[in-house]
Amino acid sequence: MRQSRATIKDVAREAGVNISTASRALAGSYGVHPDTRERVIRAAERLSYQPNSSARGLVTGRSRTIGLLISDIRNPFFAEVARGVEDAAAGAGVQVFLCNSDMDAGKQMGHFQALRARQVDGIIMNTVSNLDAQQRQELTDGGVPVVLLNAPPDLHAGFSVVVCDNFQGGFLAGQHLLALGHRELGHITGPRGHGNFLLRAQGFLKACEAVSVRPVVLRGEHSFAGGIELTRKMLHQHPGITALFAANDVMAFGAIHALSDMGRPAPAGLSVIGFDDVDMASVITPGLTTIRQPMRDIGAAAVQILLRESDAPEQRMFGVRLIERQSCAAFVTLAAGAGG
Amino acid sequence: MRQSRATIKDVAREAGVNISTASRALAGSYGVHPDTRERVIRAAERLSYQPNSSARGLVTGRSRTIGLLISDIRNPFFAEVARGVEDAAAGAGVQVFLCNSDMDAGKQMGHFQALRARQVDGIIMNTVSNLDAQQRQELTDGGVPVVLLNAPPDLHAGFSVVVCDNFQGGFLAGQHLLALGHRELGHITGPRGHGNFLLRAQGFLKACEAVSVRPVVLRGEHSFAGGIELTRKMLHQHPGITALFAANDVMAFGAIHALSDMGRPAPAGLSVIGFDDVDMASVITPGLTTIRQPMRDIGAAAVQILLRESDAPEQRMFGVRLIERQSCAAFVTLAAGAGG
DNA sequence: CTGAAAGCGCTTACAG
DNA sequence: CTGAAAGCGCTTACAG
Repeated sequence: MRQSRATIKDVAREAGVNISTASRALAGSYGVHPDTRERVIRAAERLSYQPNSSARGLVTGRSRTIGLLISDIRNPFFAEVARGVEDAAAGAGVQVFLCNSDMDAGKQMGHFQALRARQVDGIIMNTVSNLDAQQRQELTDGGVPVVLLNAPPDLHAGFSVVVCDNFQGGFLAGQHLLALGHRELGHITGPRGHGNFLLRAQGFLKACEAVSVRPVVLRGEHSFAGGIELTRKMLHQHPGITALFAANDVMAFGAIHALSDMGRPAPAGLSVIGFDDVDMASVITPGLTTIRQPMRDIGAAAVQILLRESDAPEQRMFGVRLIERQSCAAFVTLAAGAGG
Repeated sequence: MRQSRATIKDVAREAGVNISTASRALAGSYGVHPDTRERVIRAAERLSYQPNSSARGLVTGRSRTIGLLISDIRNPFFAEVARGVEDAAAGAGVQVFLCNSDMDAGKQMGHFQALRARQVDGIIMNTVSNLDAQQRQELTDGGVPVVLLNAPPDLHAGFSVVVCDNFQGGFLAGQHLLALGHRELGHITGPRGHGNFLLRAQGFLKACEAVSVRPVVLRGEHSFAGGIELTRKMLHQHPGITALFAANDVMAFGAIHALSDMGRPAPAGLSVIGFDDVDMASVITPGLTTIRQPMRDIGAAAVQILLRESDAPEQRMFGVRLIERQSCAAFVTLAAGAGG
């Protein structure tokens, strides 16, 4: 007993006007007598009329939907961004499609094509770095605006980008650890090719260079499991390390977990700093010192770009700041000055 | 330079057939000569044809989309469910709209209407308990199948439901705490009206009754912040409590955080058990002992129900099990036997 | 200010 | 097996 919905035809009949008049009245466009307009709106309410989005989309070519194509919504960073995206979209009357790619190029392209078939007005993707040149070409040729949450290899490839100041974030992380007196530093990060991670590492190295410190960098999965694995490896290969910069909070959680397992709990056993400032960062023990980026603002900004009139790609960058909690401690042994 | 997409007309011309033939060939429906069919498919590939979903939706009345309307995707429980939903949906070629309601009745109804206008084939909602009778009526009258992730007040209201065995989960939690020797128990949970929380509490009380223990129950927000607040309140009002059952993991995280703040870290200061077994449960220190429910399976089952042919409401329940980690310890003082 | 008409891109009876 | 036609529910020039 699927109730059949009222169409604009019903509304027009109820209001005693032609459907084109009804359409204009409902659209609020001028050129309709206030009284008629009122009558139509009343009729629509009485019938609890809801315009059929498919029909509208078919004629306008715009669907008032956007796609959010990320690696995994379970990553709290993406959950925050998604929340920002959804709130901004809902405020503008657009709905968002959620797609998880697991960073698999095939899944990513599949979702892209599906979203394109749905005539989405734009797509927010976390990255494009795992795609080959031809696939990237497909994206830019698809006719749907794309905004990336990760600076692509070629900034001029036609994508919009919304990021935080990753370089500065890495720099702040390095500075903080150095200011605490640490000189043997480690950095665990995601695979090559991710613009955000690359910049974080570069900022970090830059801070270290200033005092002639050369940190050890290890790459792997940028997940909780990856954080555990890389931390183990790091301490195994470089037992002298006293402080660790994890490229994101989830990896930092892994690090903290691994350290606790190894009987070297942070911060006494090792100082750990993360990146993102995800909710859980203040929840775990010890509280995670980290670089905060405005995740919800980033999501909202991506939506704004998609909803603009212009199609011209735009790059936007947000500032970051250090949030001090308990996972980093000062370096306090006799060897303190040795590295400098 | 938005590239215009190939339509079925282009494909038909390219293949030298009528568009109706092209449509049938692409749909794979019989009544098309294999050769023609082949020709059409080739043509479609050459033009990288993507059927326009709006057009298709307009004529079929089905959109191959579903809505996922939850309180907040940042709650890791929902993120897990969402992942299960999205994977199952993607496998069936359907896309999912993500909507956050913050449990606000207005937002919830607004999203519902918007999804309905989009002709979604179904909606997965976490709960309906904050809606009044009229609003609920709107949902059932909307003509779109709804599956709930939370048993509604009236099981026969026409909704499908997918849940875990909440009562049994609560029972297991109680049993575990009692088996460890605890007799002064507390339970912190969400607001009244949530079927899941209610059942968890009932199961918990049932286990306690068996040994004539009467736990203290405190209600509040079922969030991290709520967990902190309720834990503080609990220890303030009932300092004798030695073990705590939090109605979900996020609240349990709050409890653990609060305890650490108060200088009574779990499990020595207080035993804490949660519900869900979210990823982070194994990450935090101490590892959270909790009741595991199959969140991804729940999401997938909800999609299955929506994608069936039949419209008949269906109730499905998944089993739960206890996951022991480090947040619960045996009760070990001279007063141990006092409560029994 | 309002109406009649065309058309968006499909699918689906209906003929042949 | 294939084609011509109608129609899904809207919007939008185009007349009046």
